[in-house]
Amino acid sequence: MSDNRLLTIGRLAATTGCKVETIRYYERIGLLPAAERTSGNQRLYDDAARRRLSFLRHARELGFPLAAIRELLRLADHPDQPCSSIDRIARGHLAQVRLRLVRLRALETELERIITQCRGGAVADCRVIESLADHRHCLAADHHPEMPTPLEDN
Amino acid sequence: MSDNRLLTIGRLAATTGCKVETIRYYERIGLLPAAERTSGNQRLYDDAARRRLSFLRHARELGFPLAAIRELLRLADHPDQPCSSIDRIARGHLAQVRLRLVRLRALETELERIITQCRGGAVADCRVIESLADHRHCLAADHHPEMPTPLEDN
DNA sequence: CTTGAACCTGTAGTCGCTACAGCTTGCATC
DNA sequence: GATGCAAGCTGTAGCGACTACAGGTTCAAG
Repeated sequence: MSDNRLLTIGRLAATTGCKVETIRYYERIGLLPAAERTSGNQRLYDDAARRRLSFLRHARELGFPLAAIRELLRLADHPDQPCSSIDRIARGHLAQVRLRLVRLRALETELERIITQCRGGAVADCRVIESLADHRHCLAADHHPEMPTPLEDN
Repeated sequence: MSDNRLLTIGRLAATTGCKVETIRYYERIGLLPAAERTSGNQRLYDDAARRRLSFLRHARELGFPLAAIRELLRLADHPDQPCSSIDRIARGHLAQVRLRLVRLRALETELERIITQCRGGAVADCRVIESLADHRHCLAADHHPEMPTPLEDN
């Protein structure tokens, strides 16, 4: 693939590991510039577009929300600006990751506790059900809005 | 609050830490039975409803998806059934939690690496931006659909 | 030319909520 | 009884980040 070869959306998807539909989605929400089109109205992507999408996907992979990525891309387009904003975004995200880890570890521990108490038999004797029904075993000290604890959204 | 006192939705919300809107949502999707109503069409909840909602919230807090909770509640309503299904649901969930932990730890490490390389200055010299642009630093060995790595959905 | 894959747009759905708008009810106070 | 405000109601839309259609067009291989 030389520098002047343009990619169809399917080829770009294959190259970047990003779904066709997701590429269209990113174009629709403005994270990718509108692509050139063939006379048949099919999108064509140059290498700059491929690089931008790779950046985007990499940032997504690291869990950055799209709003943050939008900002990172904006900053990347302005190489003379100070990178303190980038640093702030990245550090903020790392802090979120760490909070998340704390919560998941607590969750793991609690699930392990519940499961090891399960001795089999009938539901009536089930420690999992009992624990879920037993309010004393809530992870939250009281009922905060940050409950519940989702894993991921896929 | 004695056993025969019925709660309005607001009081139930306060008692269980679950939002009014969420309680209505759970009723709508069938996780909670339709509540009794006053002559003025306001919902009233008995203690059984409070207990069921508490169970539900506790399970949500532990990150069980609603579909799994639906099944857990169904099983809880049948105390004579074997609890192997419950065990399977809980263990499956714990396995997901552990996978999630592995991924978040890797994510934390990668973010730390990127951030500690950031020396300040201009975007043009920014290691964060470079790392995001650099495809060699992807967490995924190749581009799997499980990329990206969201934290949570709130 | 035929065929089937890849492409297009537009819309709706996923998951689990959450936040309105516009209305009614309930209760305390005067 | 009148007033005022909080709490209640239904229905709808939105959030974030996709994802999956339906129904059509284009493209390339045979």
